[in-house]
Amino acid sequence: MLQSKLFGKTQKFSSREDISINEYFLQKAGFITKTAAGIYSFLPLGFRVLKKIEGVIRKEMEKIGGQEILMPALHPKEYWKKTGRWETMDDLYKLRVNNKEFALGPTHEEIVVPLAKNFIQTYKDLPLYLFQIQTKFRKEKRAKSGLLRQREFIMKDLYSFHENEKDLDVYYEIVKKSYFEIFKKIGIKNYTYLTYASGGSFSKYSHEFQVITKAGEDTIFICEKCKIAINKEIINETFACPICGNKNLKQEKAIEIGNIFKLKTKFSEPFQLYFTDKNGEKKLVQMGCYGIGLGRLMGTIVELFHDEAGILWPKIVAPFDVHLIPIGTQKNIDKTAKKLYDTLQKEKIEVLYDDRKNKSVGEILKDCDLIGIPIRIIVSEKTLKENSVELKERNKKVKKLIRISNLIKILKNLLIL
RNA sequence: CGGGGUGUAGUAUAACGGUUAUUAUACACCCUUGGGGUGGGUGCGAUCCGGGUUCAAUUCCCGGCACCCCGACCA
Repeated sequence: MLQSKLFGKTQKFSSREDISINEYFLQKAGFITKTAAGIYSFLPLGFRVLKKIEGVIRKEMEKIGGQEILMPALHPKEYWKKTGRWETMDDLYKLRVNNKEFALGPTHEEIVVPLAKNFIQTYKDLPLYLFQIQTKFRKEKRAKSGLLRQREFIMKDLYSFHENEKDLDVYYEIVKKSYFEIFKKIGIKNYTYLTYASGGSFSKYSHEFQVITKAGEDTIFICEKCKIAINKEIINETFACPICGNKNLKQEKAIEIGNIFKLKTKFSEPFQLYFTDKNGEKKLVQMGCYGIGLGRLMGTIVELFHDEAGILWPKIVAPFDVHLIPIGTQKNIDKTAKKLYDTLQKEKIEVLYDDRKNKSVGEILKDCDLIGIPIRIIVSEKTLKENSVELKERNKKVKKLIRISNLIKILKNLLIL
């Protein structure tokens, strides 16, 4: 990608308003723009990151048997009446068009259960795992903290259907593991705590995946020994670590980037989702649901990985692998850079080439730090004298001179994930 | 939804009640400069909406709307 053609620009000045870190950097660097409170557009840089995150999640979901589908965002009222949530869920966006009422989907149990009912008749149809990556709407009373609490956001939601609770329990653990695999790949596993939270009336606990950050809005209590946490909402009933009984818990602010929940028959019941078991008996299907908010995850990454100058993207979700920057006026600098640009692309290395003219060196380098692509490569008179380029990783101080002939090999090593 | 704050060019800002509405940056053109927002010139561009007070409102008052922060809420 040529930076001169890139839609969305970095901004030199940013609002003095006391906004969150993720919103500050993502807007300043040209990843997102705000349309209204809690409602954002993703520009090419931001959309690339979102797509990368989506890719990581999709791959893991497929690994645990998930089949991807796409359900509607517009939900006819009758589905929500059936579960009673038309009345009880107060962050439901409701609209009336030509005397027909709809909700904008904040979650999809009301859609996926009747959908599954069309095809589940026998135990042979089970288990079944359906997921989607799709836009959700929630009428948040107070949208805030950039991408951390949005009114419209993209979520991965997985729903599982089982013959019995035991099978649900087993799959629940599989998803739990899978989530940690996702967070490990993205590089935030060490910041993520499996957190015991309210399970509602039908399960002792649900589990949330909480990342410690000041911008977080949940309060959790951490057991350092077990590396788990307890959400404040249940701390009164559970005063100690549910695993080891430790009562010396550390209080932290955290943001929930995912959760997993045993629904059991909460939704199969109102929709009469039955199957016939081996003995010919009719039984309610057991269900689980499992969510990850992609935008929130993106915002959390920025909250975790930034410095004074800008963002430090983990390689796997960075908008590009390499930021290529020519410095100087000599003709062979541009020529070499252009050639490198072509070569890198041929090698399937994603590169943002800063071909902008009339930008001072300082400005170009500031932008580079701000955008936060993991690897910076500079071509200049200095480096060309050595038949080299300068390579610097965003999260490291050292600058290395690399012979152009070795560059691809070295890059490929650096980019192995 | 309660409390607090803020609304001026694309962005960031200035203006004890006195319109020619400041400055920087961005943008367009010209020159200059090229390893950390280079220097200079010319040009373009704004007071959230409605009411009130006043000779006069960006400024004061009321209402609305929007945004930010704190709290409550968050399957």
